[in-house]
Amino acid sequence: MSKKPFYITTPIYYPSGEPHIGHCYTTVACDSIARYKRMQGNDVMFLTGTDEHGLKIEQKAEAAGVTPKEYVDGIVAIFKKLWSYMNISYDRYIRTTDDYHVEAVQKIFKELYDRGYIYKGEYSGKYCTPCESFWTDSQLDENGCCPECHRPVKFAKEEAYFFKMSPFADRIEKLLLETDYLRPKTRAVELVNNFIKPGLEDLCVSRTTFKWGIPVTFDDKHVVYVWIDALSNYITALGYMNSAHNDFEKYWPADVHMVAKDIMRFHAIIWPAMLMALDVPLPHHLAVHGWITMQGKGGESEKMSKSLGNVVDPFMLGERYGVDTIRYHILREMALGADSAFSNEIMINRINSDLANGFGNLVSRTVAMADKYFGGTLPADRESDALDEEFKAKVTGLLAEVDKYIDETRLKQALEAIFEVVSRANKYIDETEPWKLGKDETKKARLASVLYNLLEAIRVTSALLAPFMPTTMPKVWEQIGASAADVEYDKLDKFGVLPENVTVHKGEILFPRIDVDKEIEELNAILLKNMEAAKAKLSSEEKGEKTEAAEEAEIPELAPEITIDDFAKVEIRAAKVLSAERVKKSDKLLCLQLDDGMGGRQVVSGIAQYYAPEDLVGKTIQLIANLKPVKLRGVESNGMICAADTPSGIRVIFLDDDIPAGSKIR
RNA sequence: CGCGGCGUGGAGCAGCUAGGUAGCUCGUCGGGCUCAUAACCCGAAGGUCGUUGGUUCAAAUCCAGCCGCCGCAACCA
Repeated sequence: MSKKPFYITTPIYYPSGEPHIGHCYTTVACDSIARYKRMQGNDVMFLTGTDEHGLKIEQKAEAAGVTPKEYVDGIVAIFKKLWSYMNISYDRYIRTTDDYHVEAVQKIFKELYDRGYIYKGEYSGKYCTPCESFWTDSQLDENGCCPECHRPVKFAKEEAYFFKMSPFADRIEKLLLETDYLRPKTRAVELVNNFIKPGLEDLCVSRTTFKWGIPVTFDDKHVVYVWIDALSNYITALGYMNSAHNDFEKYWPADVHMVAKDIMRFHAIIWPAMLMALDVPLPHHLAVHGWITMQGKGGESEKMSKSLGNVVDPFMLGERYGVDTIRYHILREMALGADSAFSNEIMINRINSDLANGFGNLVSRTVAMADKYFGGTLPADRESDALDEEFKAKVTGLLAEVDKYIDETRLKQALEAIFEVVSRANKYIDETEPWKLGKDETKKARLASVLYNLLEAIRVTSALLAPFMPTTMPKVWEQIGASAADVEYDKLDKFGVLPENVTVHKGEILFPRIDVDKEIEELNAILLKNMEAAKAKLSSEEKGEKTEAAEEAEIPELAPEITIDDFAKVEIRAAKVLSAERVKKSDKLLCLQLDDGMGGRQVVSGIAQYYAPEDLVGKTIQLIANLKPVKLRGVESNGMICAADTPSGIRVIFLDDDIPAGSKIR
């Protein structure tokens, strides 16, 4: 019987910065599934890679004074080092800068064009010259202005290529609602309501605003934008429309695409649409998982972010606790769809209770007893007991259960099931009281049975844990005297595989118990240091000093030069805030009543997330006084107040309160 | 009235689709054991299942309203 192919992918990551534990999340999960599937005898293709084009990379490289390719080469090396460190067994690594991918994307683009799904279009009045950016209708502000610089946009003479999404709307809706493509399915309705029912907009799939991308072959002003470039990696890596590989027929369609929830939408809607347009079969499953959130001291969760300095460094954790331990923790906490909190305390408690106290100690005590009572080698005499049957059944039934969870990509449940058996084994020791048997010469046969049964339970559980913790489990097999053949997949639902006279070998402690208080103290010290460093970096950035790795604090490019006459068109006045209130049904808007020295006016400002109404009342601010009025969320706004964009949010510019309302500012 | 989800002992969660003893992990307390990594096993305490009302012999579970969180979308003159 030929091996069944199994194809699993991570997203291709964007190498605009170094990888962190969030990247490990998806990748470790895929790796465990890939290893499990290999153990089952499948012919597995596990793909990961990096998405290396785009404006941001271009800018980063320029800031660093290197070419984009040199820049990504550096980061990709770190990604690969991390994957090697985390024991990620990917079979193929795709870089969107690889020649074969570039070539294939160009062909795909052309193919879609030839099929009539990509057409050359124009924006009508939706191009912002200073920003050199196109905007779709929904991106434009209510004034029809550029959402970034808020200057008027022009009617388009600029061209761009678009991908027609609408022909596929019905099929995508069915895919999401009526199949089990999306896992978990809870968000299907949300996707359909938000994106499909309002009508799928055609997607802009080329850019002329940056050069670091794959050129459109038949129109070299354009480069292919991220959608087609990045998403198609899943098929180009198999040789679709290229000759670097030729296993597309074998592996496609993919069994599992695993992604984090922030890129679910692209994989749930755009990717299927592309495949439909190409007449390529759809992948079987899209498994969506949540984010790791950092749990603060008060228990509130905050997103990990480099500018906050609370990013968890996987290398550091690996050094302290071991790679397998980190892998275990990630998978054990991970649930499809939902976020999972990461805190040092949760992690250490989990390690202690499951790995050290549960599994590690089970191995340790079992091997120690075999050693102590039989000099390491079990005698062949046996005496069974009715008690054993239920225990054996529990062990031999585990495989089917874990298989099922793996197929459903529910790794957390798979691990739970395994540890249930570990617990059962610890209980079995109490029930059988081997230390008493050991003191009674007439009970040696019974003792041998008990220890053998325990070793068998360890054989099965450790073999099933091996895909999750690939480094540690071979050490377990060494300790319990299991050969490679003993832990093969087809022997995991059987009892009595180890030789009757098996010999154990006492070894190192597998998972050392961690001193919780001491570790937390040390980790918090590290965290604090990082946060202070991040803070210091941030404030230096605010002063305008560029630091090398200004992660989320890009200093925006300077707008084109203007004349004093241009500037004179803008009328800035001092104004006093008389009252402020939130605009209802809006997260970001505050409605301010101002004394502008000219009879007063109302201004709406998007600062509600950073200022409470009472923070502003009585303050003196700068008002752009001659802006054309607009309605925001149905509330009229006559002007704009000046504020600075900082990495930590928007900061209103306050004036000295003795400046009279209405004073002209220049 | 934009869309969707959630609210269960100290913490994190399951149970809800097909109403009928409220369960799991961690933590706390008490006990047992000693083979083992101060590990293991047993027991106990602790819950008006957000709130109000409805349907029903019976509701954590179904229905409606309300309150509070979260996500998506919108919004950032």
